[in-house]
Amino acid sequence: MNPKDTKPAPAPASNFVRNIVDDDNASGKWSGRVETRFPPEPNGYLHYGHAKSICLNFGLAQSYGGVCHLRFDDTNPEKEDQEYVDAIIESVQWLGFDWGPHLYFASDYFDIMYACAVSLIKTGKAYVDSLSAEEMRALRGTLTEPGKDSPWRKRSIDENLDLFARMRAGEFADGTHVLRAKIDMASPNINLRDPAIYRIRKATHHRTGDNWCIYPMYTFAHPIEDAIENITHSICTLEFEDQRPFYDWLLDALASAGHFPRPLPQQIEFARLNLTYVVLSKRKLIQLVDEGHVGGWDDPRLPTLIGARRRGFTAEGFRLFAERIGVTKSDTWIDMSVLEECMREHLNDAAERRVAVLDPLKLVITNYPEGHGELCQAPNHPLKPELGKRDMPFSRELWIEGEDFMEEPVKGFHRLYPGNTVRLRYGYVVKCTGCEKDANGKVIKVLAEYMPDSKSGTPGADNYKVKGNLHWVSAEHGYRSEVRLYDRLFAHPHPGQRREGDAEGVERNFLDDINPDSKRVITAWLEPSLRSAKPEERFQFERHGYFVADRRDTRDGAPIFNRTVTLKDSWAKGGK
RNA sequence: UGGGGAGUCGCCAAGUUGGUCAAGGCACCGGAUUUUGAUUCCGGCAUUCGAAGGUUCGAAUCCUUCUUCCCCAGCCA
Repeated sequence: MNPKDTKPAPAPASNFVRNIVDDDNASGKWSGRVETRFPPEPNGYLHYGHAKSICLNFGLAQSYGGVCHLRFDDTNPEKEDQEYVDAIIESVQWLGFDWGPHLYFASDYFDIMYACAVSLIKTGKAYVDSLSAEEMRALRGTLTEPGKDSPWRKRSIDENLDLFARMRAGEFADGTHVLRAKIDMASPNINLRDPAIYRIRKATHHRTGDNWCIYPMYTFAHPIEDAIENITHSICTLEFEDQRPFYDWLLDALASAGHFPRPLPQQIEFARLNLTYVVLSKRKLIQLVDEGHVGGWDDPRLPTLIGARRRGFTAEGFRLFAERIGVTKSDTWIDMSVLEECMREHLNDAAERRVAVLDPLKLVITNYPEGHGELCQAPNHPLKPELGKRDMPFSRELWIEGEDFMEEPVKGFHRLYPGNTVRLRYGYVVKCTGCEKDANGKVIKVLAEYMPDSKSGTPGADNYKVKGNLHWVSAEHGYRSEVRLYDRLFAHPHPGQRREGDAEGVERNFLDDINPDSKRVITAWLEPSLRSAKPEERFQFERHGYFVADRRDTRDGAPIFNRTVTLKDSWAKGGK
């Protein structure tokens, strides 16, 4: 990272996870070591919710001088794929995190896991059950009734050892046997009613091929992965809270059998991200892509990290967001505007300014000589003069924004209207003298006269006091180009959720709440210098918002811009 | 009706050895700067901590009861 971009890191906010780490450091539990991990399953693309987890895990390790592993939890061969591994690696890197040499795969631990399972059998803590999935479910009991022991629960250790070896050897068909932890079928915590820890799955794994036909369950695999990697704080989301007793039970059993040293890693649960105006469930995201409601997994409107990148969102913005929303155990809803504001905050600092007219209306400076032209100088960043200036050609005919002219102004409007004076940003002050309309009464041309002694940067320019300040592009010098105006994917904060006023019993579908205007493709007039924009280069189009040159569709000399987020606009919001 | 969690300002969120501590951020409302109605800056913004009792000189922080919301019955993660 460029040192110039490195801001002093803000003091990390206090949160319950940091408190745990602080306590551990104070007691010397880990001798000051902090080792976390981000453990995605490679069965899909990362989304905004993962960004929170990534920032938490990597950020925590970073701020305590520890390390964070990137570990693929690839224990289910039927759903996982190398394609996702690659995409996940790219996204985590894009977010700005580095795992150094600590890239791991659960599948690399299959031998150890198998040994752990055998060890459990030997100590009487696991057994092979030969019930069908349905039968097992029937004996599991319910939330309020205890379960019943499987008839196979009393098998001898030798028989279990033999059966498990034959499961591994491929002697049995999928689903005929399963290895279960032997805990307590009457436990009020259903996760402790002899959870399955190994199942037969004759599937080809994307990394281990056909080496295995039995695969460990997450419940069993995850604690072992943590222990193998010497993870100190194993951070996961709230829904695994009920799983923690098993996590501790397993590791304690294995540590007692000499597989792992103590202290054992500690599982800590935090609330996953809930964001308004999007959906983050894997199922719904898949549906949006599969049914063509968006253009693909990297559609800028999709809350995936690859989508965010194309949208022009920044890693810095995400990190700021993660810091801003905090880490707790209470599940809350963060408004999309918070994320958007974080992006604006970073972009305001990072993006150079340019000019684009999105809804062009012709402005003719009637007292400006025809065929004449000159250059105006526009700063690349108002707060960073060191970024220099660029030339913007000025001429008699310009494009201005349609909404910047009103023949009959509403109160408070201080842009262009007959008789009013405004400044053409970085150029001249002009006075509106009228307009021309087509047969339908639509304004097609605005007329104005300029003040020759008002040019920005020249001695007397500041003598003119105007309230309006409009952007413009020379009709002769600017160029037309496709620009995509993205907005929120959904028009309602909680897509698909029933709303006040809904009739009793009506069900809403989240697809019905898709914002029909979430993507608008327009042809805008851009200032000449924009032609050379490179893919992923970001700008603020003054008075409009932040835009990024699309990383996929931008060609040399012909960037296509995506709107990342608009600028705040107190006038459009109701003005004063 | 079983078990596990969570309820502090519109949205997040500090604070949990009880004592001027109800931080901070976002949003919002004023006002100042401003060649982006942007940014920046200044000021305002919870006698109250899900509710009701109780303990105490004193409680968001301790006790009791009640209440609302979330998660768990995959050989998914």
